[in-house]
Amino acid sequence: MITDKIFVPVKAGRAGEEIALQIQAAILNGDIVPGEKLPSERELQCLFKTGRGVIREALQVLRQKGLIETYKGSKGGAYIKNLEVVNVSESFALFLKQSHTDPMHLIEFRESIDYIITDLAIARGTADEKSLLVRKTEALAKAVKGNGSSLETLVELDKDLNIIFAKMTHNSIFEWIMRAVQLGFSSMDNALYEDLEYRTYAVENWRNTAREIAASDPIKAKSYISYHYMILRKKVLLITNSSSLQVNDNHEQPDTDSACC
Amino acid sequence: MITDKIFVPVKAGRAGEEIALQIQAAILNGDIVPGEKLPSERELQCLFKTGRGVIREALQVLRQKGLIETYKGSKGGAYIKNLEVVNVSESFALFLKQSHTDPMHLIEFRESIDYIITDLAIARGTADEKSLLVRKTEALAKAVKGNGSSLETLVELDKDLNIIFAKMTHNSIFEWIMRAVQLGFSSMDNALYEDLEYRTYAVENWRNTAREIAASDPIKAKSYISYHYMILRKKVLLITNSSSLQVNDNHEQPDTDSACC
DNA sequence: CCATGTAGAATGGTCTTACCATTTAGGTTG
DNA sequence: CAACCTAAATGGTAAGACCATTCTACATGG
Repeated sequence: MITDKIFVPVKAGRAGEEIALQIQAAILNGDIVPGEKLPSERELQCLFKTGRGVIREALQVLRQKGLIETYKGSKGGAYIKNLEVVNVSESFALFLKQSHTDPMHLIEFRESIDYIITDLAIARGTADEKSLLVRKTEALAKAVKGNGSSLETLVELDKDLNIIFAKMTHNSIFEWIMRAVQLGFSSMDNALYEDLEYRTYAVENWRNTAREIAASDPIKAKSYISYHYMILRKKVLLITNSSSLQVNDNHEQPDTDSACC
Repeated sequence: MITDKIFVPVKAGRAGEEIALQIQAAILNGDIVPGEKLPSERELQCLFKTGRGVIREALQVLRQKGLIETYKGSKGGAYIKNLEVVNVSESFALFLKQSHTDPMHLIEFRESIDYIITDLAIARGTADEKSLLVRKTEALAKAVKGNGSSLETLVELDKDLNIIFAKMTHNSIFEWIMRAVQLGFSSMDNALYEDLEYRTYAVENWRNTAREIAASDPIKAKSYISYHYMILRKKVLLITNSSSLQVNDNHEQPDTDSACC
């Protein structure tokens, strides 16, 4: 549980963030371990000598960072979570969206990463992993040929394949970066897979790539990947998005400090 | 400003996050552009038909994501920000810290990225950029030889150098990834630079690398980088960290719904 | 006329109190 | 013993008040 001296009261103009930082530091420092429960909001309110609203803002920050999970009811509260790659990936995707990064830049990055992963996957991937990769590509190919699968299912299979691929490096950073890139790509992936010609070709190319990886032939594997990105670039050039924006104005003039409605 | 129909009331068990998502969508969608101001908390409270606390939690999330900045006083409020790479980098660093990623994995990743950047920097970097890189490395070398500079200054110069290097790819994703990796590395970089032997060697190696990049010789440049990471791995093996963790317990039993103190 | 100061409004930040919904634990009753 | 019910703990929401900060606009005095 929580020792007295871990947290100190605070009164700055940004108490919530300050408190969030203190708790975060306690988590990163190992003073609170995953699975453990934070004191209830009403207790934290006393520990930090502050109002409950401030505590809730702090917990909201931690929740958003993926550091804690909260449950309602008796025995509820904020539990320390094992940080998942998905959070930082989302952050990355958000950045890509808001900064209007050139899709071609993302493709270039993804291609570069794929080459690195290929080498590492061949060098470090176990026989089981390699055969799994091959089997998954064949499953995807079958799913594409038999038209029974939905588009979402196919895209999902493709993503899984990439994750498995990245996991073969036995370096979690590559797995994370792969998830992040895919999140940034997600809008495009759906559009691409709608094209029948593209998806039949793509899965075939995946099969070839997986086979060469299983055969530990980095040159041929990377050659297939190179071809894949050439096609990808062509297709992406055909997909253009446009967005709209509107602004306006309307105000009221309330008398009290309370809400205006 | 903000049109009426952008936001819809909400009443779920997680109203704050729902509201944050709505506003975030409006931002990413272009309905609200950077520099523009959100309605005041008391107005939002009416638009969403909810309490002010919920609104504040939502804004806290957006603030934490780096999407808005808030100011106090008249004409204060929440202003839409241009998302900076620093936010996603911090998210990445947080993940590295909390997941106890093997430093060797981070080094491996960084080395891979460096090779890619080298090729791109040589291919795309302008003559000006290349000469700037060389000059900066020489400035760093001078700063290391003349013992007048503090350790922090040297580390900072080294980081700047890496950012300049990444910028030469003319692909902002590499710049971002470089910042992220450096944040994850920061604790180690300081320790490494404390070693006189390491820093004299490191800056000399940087000079050589920069020179080869300026000379557009990727083979030699990557050879220097390879050597650098060999040394780096050796040094990092000598740096070991240990952390402590303590737990405890103490509770009170208040009677009312209010705070316990 | 201009500079200076002052009052007020707008706004974020905080605190308090209250109530609701959910969940668990424990007791009660058939 | 099982089913049910009640109470306590806890997060989620709401409303109202007050403070500190900041800007605007008006008044005041030179």
